[in-house]
Order: sequence, then C-alpha cells, then structure tokens
Amino acid sequence: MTSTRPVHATIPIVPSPATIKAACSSCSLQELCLPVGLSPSDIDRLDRIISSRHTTRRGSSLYRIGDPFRSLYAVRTGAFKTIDLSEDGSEKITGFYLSGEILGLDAISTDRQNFSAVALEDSEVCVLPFEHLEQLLREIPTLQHHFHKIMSRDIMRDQGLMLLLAGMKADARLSSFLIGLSQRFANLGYSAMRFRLRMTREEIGSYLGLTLETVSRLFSRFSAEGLIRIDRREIEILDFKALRAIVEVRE
Amino acid sequence: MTSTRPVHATIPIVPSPATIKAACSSCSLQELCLPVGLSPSDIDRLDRIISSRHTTRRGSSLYRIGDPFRSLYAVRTGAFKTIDLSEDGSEKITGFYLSGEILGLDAISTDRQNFSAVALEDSEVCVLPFEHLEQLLREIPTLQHHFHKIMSRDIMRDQGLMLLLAGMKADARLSSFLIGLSQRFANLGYSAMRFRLRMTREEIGSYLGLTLETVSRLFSRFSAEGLIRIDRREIEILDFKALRAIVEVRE
DNA sequence: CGCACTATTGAGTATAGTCAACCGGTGTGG
DNA sequence: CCACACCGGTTGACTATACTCAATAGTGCG
Repeated sequence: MTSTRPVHATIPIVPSPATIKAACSSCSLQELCLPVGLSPSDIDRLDRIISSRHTTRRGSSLYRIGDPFRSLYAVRTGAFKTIDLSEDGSEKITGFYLSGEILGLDAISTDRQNFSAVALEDSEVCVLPFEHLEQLLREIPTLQHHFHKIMSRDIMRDQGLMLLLAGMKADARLSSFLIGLSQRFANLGYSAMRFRLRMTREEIGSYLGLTLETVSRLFSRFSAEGLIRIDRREIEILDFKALRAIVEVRE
Repeated sequence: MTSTRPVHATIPIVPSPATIKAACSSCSLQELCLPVGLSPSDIDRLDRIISSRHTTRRGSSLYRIGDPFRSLYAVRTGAFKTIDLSEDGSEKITGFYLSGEILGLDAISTDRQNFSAVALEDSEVCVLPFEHLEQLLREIPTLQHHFHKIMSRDIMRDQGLMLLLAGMKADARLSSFLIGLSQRFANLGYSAMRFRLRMTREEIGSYLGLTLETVSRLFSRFSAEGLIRIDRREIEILDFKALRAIVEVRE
C-alpha cells in the first residue's frame, strides 16, 4: 500500500523515516495535539514518555473491546473509526478520528477498552502510556490544563453529536457531518472545500443513525441541488452556506 | 431512606443545617463524588478548596450559556438538567444530573458555559473552583486519577447516549432511559424499582430525541403490558427483565 | 375558583427504513 | 488475460415508525 498510494497519505510529515524515535519535537501536529503551548524543554519531557509509535494497517485494529487500558493514542497519520459491536455481529460507529486527535479517553474510567479502534487507512499513532502521562501532568501545569481541555473537548463533541442525533432530520445530520469534516481538514491545513471521505456510506450512516441508502440518496440530492459535487469518495463542497442553512432549519 | 421522608427529598443528608461550611468530610456522597478513595487528611485538603455551597431553586439556573467558566459543580441534593437553547427559543436537553454528579466539565474546553443548568427541584451544589482543583490534582495523585475517571465516565456516558440515539427505536430508548435512572437511584441508595421522575414527558422526549406524545404513549403501552406502573411522575418497574429485553432487541 | 401546565389519546401524514434490483470498479483465480 | 465474484454505491417501490395537529382531561398553584 505504501508506494503507489496517492491522495491517501494524510499528513505533511517531516520526511525522515529513519528517525522514528523523535516525536513531538519534530511533529507537524505540535500545535494541534498534546504539546500545545509547551516550552521546548517541556516538549522534550513529553517526548521521553512517548514510548513508541505504532503503525496500523487499513482495516486492522489498534485495540479491541476488552483490551486492558494502559495507553492513550494520538493519531499521527491516517484515520480511525471506533466501533461498538453488539453480540449479533452488527457494529455501530461511535467516532471518527483524524490526525492530532486522541483515542482511548473513554477507557480511563473502565480500565478496559470499551470500543474497538479500526484504521480506515494505513495509519500511525503515538503511544502515550497513561501512568507516565499522569505523572507528567502533575509536573507541568500547562500540559495538565491542556489535557483537561482535550478531555473536555471530547465531551463537547459528543454532546454536539447527541444534539444532532436527537434533534435533526437526516439531511441536517449529513450536512452537519460534512461541515464538521471540512473544519477538521481545514485545521490540518488541507482544503476545507475538497477532500476525500475516509469512510463508506454505511459507516457514515452508522455514525449518524441513518441507513446507507438514506446517506446515498442525500448525497445524490445535495449533488442535484448543486450543494456538492461527489464522485465516489471525493467530495467538493460547492455551496457551504446552503449546507449551513440546512442545519440551521432544524437546530 | 429514613422513614417519614417522602421519596422526594433526595439525599440521606447529615441533618445539621447549621454547619453548612463542612463539606466532603461530612458528606454522605463521599463514596460517589470526588473524594472517592482519599485519605481523611486529603479529604480535608479538598474541603478547604470547596469555597462554598450554593442553593438553586427549582426552575432557576445554576449557570447560563456564555457565563465565564471558573468552577465545576458537584450536585449535593436535588437534580439538574442542562439545556442547549437555539435562537428560535426551543430548548434541547443534553443531560440530567443527580446527586454526586459533576456539572460543567464541558466548559473546561471553552472557558465559557456551553449550556445552561436548570434545577429540576430545589437543589444544592458544592462549588469547586477549577484552578484550585487543578492545583490539588497535581498534589494528590489519587484525586487526579479519580478526576480523570470522572471525566472519562462522562465521555462514556455520552457515547452510550449516542449509541442509543443513533441505533434504537423509541421504545428501546425509553426503556434504556428508565434502566439508567433506576441504576443511578440504586447507586444513591434508593429503590431501583420505584422512584419519582424529576422531569416532564417533554423533557424526557427532548433528551431522547422523541416528542412528548411518543413518550406518553410508550408509558401507556409499557403500563398496559405490565412492565411498569406509572402515576403522574411516580414510576414503579414491575418487569425489569422485559425492559432489558426491549433494549437488547435493537442493540 | 380558575388558569396554566402537564399529560393522554386519536387521526392523518411524512420521513426514513426495508427489501430488492442493478451498476461499476477492483481484485482474484483459472 | 479474461471471467467472475465481491464490495460499495445508487435507485426504486413499499411500509412502518414516529411526528404533527388537535381535542380533552387531570393537577396544582396563585
């Protein structure tokens, strides 16, 4: 998957595959990830506790439900989904994670993973041993506060999704989803108007509480109305304001 | 549940209205709230940062959207709802909070309140100045870890609600809601089988993404099927297993 | 006592789900 | 290399679930 891969490769990485040991201090996600606001020397200390990086191939799991919780994972490149699978085999998607986002925060409360994390494309994460991290949080107030903000942001994000699921019609959900993705890509330095969906219609549907057919129909409708252009998973937003308007209606 | 007190009054409080200054060390929620696992001397230190308690009358706000964030609030007695109000005036409920639960965690990320917290009955909270709390977390690892667990639990709880909203039919949502309430009351030492709803049908509907009519109809149906007995807001669960079964179907 | 709020119930309807057929691209094995 | 199978996606027809609108009744507070 490595050489031929085109659009896929997710991040403007510092191109030094040799020095995989160097972490935050050389990472382009410094301003988005854990190190936000830290002094160089504190970033060094953070670097030291990041035991390793880990590569996960598309379709395989970073961790599975029930695994003991020891570490958080910061997505470096690629994308993940977290899934909750019920006994009957059907899976529900609880979240999508892009570069700079932290996986595993829900597991702190249970000491075990509550969901499985599956890579949507070849991905790389930084492993953050939680015990060491807590130690460091006690020593670096800035880091501590930022970490609390990250957890808090997760709570906010979930509450936003709850509002979406509880109160919006299908078209508003999808529209809101696209707007959210657009913003996240923009934050990463990519185009807000044109990007590649990392997930299938079915996965989007699962996340938004819709069927894949409804998602597909809505993409077609948005496309017919000139709001977006979509070809397979390449999507271009043509009328951002109109998308927003759809959300506002039923906010 | 001492005896004469109607199901209403929420907590087996130490009955000393004089010493309102004493906090965690004399609070019956010690085992459920922030102090979990702390030594008496550490509880004392926690006590010292809890600047005050605050009473909120039924129907009035503990805080409002946009208020600057300075403190978290631990519910001591009573119950709250948090609401998101859109410009058109309609409000959506994002959560219900009972004794021992912490309000305001989402505001850490934004430095402002994202929702309003309204008391569902006369209630009392302990005010936890966040800056002091962070200081204390740095000094007491046990407290730090427990605080992270509390935030993590909030994330879990939200994810659970997301799964509910995204994947369950109306009857499963309501059933799941009742089971959840039952467990929370049981944790507080009340009957799991018989309790008083603190909220209206409309509020339940708003929380679960349903209309008040649907909630009402479902209560009637559950009642007709012998799963519950309900009179106004007093509810008795007659067939817990059947309620569980409704949830399992569409899990 | 009366008004406002909360709840119940009914009738008709709209939105999204289900079931199903079909298409195009991709990858695999003969 | 081609045929075939499979996966992801699109579209259509029908249906069920929950929403909307509306009428009515019971509670509780001033």
